[in-house]
Amino acid sequence: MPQEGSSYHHGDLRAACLRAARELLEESGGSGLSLRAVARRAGVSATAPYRHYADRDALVSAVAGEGYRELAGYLAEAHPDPKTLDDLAEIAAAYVRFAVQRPALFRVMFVEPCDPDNEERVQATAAIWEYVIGIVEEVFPDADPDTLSTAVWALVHGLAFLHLDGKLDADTPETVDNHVRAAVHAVFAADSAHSPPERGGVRAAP
Amino acid sequence: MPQEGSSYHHGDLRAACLRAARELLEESGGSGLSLRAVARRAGVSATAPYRHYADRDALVSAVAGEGYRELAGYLAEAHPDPKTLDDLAEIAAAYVRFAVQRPALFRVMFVEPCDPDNEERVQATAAIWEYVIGIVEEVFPDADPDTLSTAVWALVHGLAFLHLDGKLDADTPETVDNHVRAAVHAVFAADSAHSPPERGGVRAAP
DNA sequence: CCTCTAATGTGAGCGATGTACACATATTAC
DNA sequence: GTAATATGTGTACATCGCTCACATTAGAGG
Repeated sequence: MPQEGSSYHHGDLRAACLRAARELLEESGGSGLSLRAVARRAGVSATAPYRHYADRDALVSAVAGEGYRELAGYLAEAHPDPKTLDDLAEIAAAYVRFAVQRPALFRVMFVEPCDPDNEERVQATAAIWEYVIGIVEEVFPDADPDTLSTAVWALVHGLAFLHLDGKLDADTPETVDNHVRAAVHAVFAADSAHSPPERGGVRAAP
Repeated sequence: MPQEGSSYHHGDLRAACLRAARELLEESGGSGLSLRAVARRAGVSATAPYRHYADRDALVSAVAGEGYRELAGYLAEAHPDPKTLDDLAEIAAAYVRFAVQRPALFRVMFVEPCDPDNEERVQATAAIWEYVIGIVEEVFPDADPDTLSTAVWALVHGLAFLHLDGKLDADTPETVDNHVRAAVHAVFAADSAHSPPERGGVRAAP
């Protein structure tokens, strides 16, 4: 069922599938992303996408890959060279904003178990990891980078999911931003009642 | 297709479906949880479960509800009356352990968008929320409970997901526990380079 | 320019799923 | 004991992922 004055062959079905998948994701959520729907939207038979993607998972992973690259760009744009807690909070806000604005994409990126065989996924995760470590080393020069990076990523990631799941108010982007900034500052300013942190270093677990 | 010397009616199909769903979840992950598979395992026709659950989502929500109650019990068991940062870290470790030991269940509980119409889900979320606030008020008496509770829950929740997704080492339960404890302590001990936190209070975002 | 091969798209078809519907059977209330 | 109600069965349909045999085309080698 060709549509234009055009051809049996599509030209760039691979890219067209990706685009269609992204659109379906935004319109109908993750469950609406079926290979057949993608094919329909690309104006192509149901099985044509299999020439470019081994199976549904492969398409989804490709979409996730795009998402990772976009996320990286979005964060870098939020602050090119973070050095202070405020800068970190700004990037955290951007991370959560990204998730809230593209909920289905974000879920695709992070919700499914990360297939260790998928090179793109593994590499993307590693890139985020490096990025976070870099920031943490700048902002917390005296801390153990690995441990604190884990914690920082977890904090931000958790904030994203709680907002995503409607467990937290997310009326306006500004509200979200303010909540995230407040949460980040609250954690690093908190002083526990019975186990006061030592200043200037990481305290080991007992 | 009755199986025993028994009856057309099952007796307690509702509970049997729940049990079957839990088993399938552990055995085959979230994608293996189909209504038809549940029906098969319960030894009943494909459409019988519809007498007890409006649709697949309803069954899944019921499973999630069980999960919430179990999680609450598990955390309470980890520490009945948390008062210090160490206690908090212990509960955090329990939270992550719960997630890692029942990955599919945990995903069911938290991954899908929280349907605001589902009373059980909303109530369960609220309960967790209250629980976290209670702990935070004990451990950080000087902080703003709402903001810091958000942050603490996000931190722990994020740690759970990062471990779940294989983004962090999770060789043994002990390893996980130690990582979580270290992360919690690291956050609350961290001292930023350029924005030193004020002691004894929450610092507002600028 | 022509041909032949490899790349790409088509169509029918299989097994599985969620769910609606009409029907069968057992439990319970009177 | 009978009628109403709750519960389970069977059939059916649309959709889905995926396989396979076949059709069409683009592009390389002559």
